[in-house]
Amino acid sequence: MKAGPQIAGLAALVGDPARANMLTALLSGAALTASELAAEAGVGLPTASSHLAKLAAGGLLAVEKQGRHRYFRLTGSDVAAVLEGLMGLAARTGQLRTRPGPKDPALRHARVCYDHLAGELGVALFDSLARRRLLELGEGELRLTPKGRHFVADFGIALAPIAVLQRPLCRSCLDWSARRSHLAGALGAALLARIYELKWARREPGTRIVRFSPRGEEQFRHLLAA
Amino acid sequence: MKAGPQIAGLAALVGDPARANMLTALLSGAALTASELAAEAGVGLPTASSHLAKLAAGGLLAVEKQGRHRYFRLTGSDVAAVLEGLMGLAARTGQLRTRPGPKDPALRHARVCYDHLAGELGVALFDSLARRRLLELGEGELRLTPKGRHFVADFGIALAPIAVLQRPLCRSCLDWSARRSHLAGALGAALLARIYELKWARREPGTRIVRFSPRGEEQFRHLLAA
DNA sequence: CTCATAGTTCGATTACCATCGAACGATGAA
DNA sequence: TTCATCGTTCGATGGTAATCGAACTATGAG
Repeated sequence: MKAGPQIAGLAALVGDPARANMLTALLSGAALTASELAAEAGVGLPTASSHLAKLAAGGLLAVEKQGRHRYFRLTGSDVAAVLEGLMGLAARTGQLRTRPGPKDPALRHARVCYDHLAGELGVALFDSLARRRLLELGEGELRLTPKGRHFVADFGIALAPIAVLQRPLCRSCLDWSARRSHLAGALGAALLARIYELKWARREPGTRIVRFSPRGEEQFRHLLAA
Repeated sequence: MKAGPQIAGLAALVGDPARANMLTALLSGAALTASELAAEAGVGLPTASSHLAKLAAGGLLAVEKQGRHRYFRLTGSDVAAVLEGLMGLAARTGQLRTRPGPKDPALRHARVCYDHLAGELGVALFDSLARRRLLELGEGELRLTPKGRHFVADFGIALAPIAVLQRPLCRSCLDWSARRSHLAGALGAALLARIYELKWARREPGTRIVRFSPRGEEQFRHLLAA
């Protein structure tokens, strides 16, 4: 037995406020520099450097150096999934010094979850795909149906390039705010990218908020209703 | 922003080896006493008591006093899901001082995940239900199809009593060992209970292992193949 | 080369917390 | 009531780790 120590090490990494702040900042999917993360966490640069080294050693962060900058990002969407899971727990168990700030409704409405869309609109997207049988359960994992493939192609996404990636195409991710599933995986990422490309929405700088334009949201909802 | 501190508090609770051992012990779904948990964690009683108080205050554990015993259990399957998620991360990021012990294959084969079946057989169950369209995606959540309802009834489970419970009937839970989904939720719990009832399998005392009898596993696989 | 920015390393400080022994309630058994 | 068991509370101890200032390295700009 004794699986305890293994998960304890990881959990302890997340268990420091400064590191937790860094990780949640990286939930935006962007790669950030050590200085940015230090500011985000509210600690000095030496402290941040130490924390980042530990997170990288623990396998939660990957580093990429570009010139004199070092960019950090989460090593995978599974890290993001665990973090969102913890947020869900925090919401339920009432660690709620949450006290809904002004940005909170926007976060609930549409936000980025590592690299895909979450929040009400993310859940709505998932629901729509499931309702119209564009997505189905096959062999225990989510799969696009032939109809789903057409839908994706019509939306302007070429499946071939992303299907060869190692990561699973479709994956569900439990939503922190809505407690429902939304679409993750390579397809989830591609859909969000396309939404940006169509200028239906853009990222609110420095936050996880995805801000849809009125017209963009209308078109998005139309896409789901079809 | 600053969702960090909230999840940091929770993660820090899991981040202590002694507490992590207690939590993983409770993943078996059983309610354990303070003394048992102290032994499981390898600490003295006073230490355990302090840890348990913190876990309860953090909303991860619920207490039930019976006579001079105090039984602790996880407050919900979402706690179990986060713990399994952490195990999955630990497996991937290679915190593997795992060094597969003798009990490990049995754990991978069939184990209990809070109150439902996980491991290879758990994944196989989920796959079979999905392949035969007994389970489908509806409105973004897993749902039993009419055919699925028949299947469950034929297996000897009355849906009416469990359908009225607050918890969702079907839920998927990402498997730590197989990295695939297995069936959680009230239905997952009912299925496992029925498996015990039919004496196809029994719990290995003091572990999370679900030990199928040769005959029980045969019948189980027959059920999946049908 | 010189300067500025980005980041790390080192050392010292500090604060927190896990741990245990001992004493103290609380429940049940004889 | 008396005793044993289960558990908590208290106080003291020790170790760990977060933090920062200062010094050091590395990259890029002029």
